[in-house]
Amino acid sequence: MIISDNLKMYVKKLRSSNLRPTKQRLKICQYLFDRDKTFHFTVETLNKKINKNRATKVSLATIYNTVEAFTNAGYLKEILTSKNKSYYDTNIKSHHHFYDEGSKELTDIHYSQIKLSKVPTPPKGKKIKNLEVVIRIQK
Amino acid sequence: MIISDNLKMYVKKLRSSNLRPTKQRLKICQYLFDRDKTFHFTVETLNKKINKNRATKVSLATIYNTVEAFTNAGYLKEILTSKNKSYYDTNIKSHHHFYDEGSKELTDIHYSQIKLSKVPTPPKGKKIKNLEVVIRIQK
DNA sequence: TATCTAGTTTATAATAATTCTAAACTAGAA
DNA sequence: TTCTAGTTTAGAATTATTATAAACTAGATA
Repeated sequence: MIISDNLKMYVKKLRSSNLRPTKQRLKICQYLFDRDKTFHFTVETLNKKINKNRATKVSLATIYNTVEAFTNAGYLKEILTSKNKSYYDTNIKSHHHFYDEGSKELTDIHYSQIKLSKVPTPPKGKKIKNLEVVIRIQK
Repeated sequence: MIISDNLKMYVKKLRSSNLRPTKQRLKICQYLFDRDKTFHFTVETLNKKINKNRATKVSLATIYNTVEAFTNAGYLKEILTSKNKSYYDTNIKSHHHFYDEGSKELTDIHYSQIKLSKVPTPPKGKKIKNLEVVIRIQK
């Protein structure tokens, strides 16, 4: 496997989260992070892309494990939906989403596009970890 | 079965949505709407409550069907979470939620507690149907 | 470089939530 | 009272995810 600059970066990233840089994880990194635009996906769609050309195969279990590890490490963000499937986003910056009820597609909304002038205080002893807005749209 | 005023109301509600007022649907109505506070639930929790005392039994399939029908009719609102389970809310008014990552509990936030001073324009040809804020909290 | 071990991957089984199916039942119109 | 479309039901099927345990491997250490 050719170790590109990106791959070196991924190795660093993984090590800093105590994840061994295995060839499977690096391959998944390429599919997730070697992109211009941010990427919304489910384990199912990611699995299809990675294993379409059956050069090197990554098992479904590994994809589940890795996506979970990346989410815990903060490299991926889980998206809120009402569907019984987990959606992830490579854009981990604070941002929001349009959810199109017709096409069932998610689109990013840059955080600067939404401004809140009033936010409630959290219950006693709790801190706000994150705030997400989902705007459902339709025709 | 004693037809209370509430039940008469439910019959009206159901008819206006072209749902026959069967005894199962009316029973589910009582569990959902005969309350002071709004109620967050999953099909699992609702099923347990309804079938705890095995006086009259309602099948799981009917609970699924009815919850879906009520959601389509606008009597229930599906809640966005990142868990692979459907959550519903009897509060169909526009409002928001705290999601406690520790206890995994949802709490309502009254719509007046959050104010947005800037909202993006939806993509061409699309209208905003609904806007929801989820604030994730933790210790 | 060879050895060792904890971490990782894998195929497969298990589980959990939901949807499907088709037979039996029922509301309510005629 | 009869009839029919809508409804309910138990159980099977499907789908997403998690668990299992055996085989493999990264990389530390001798």
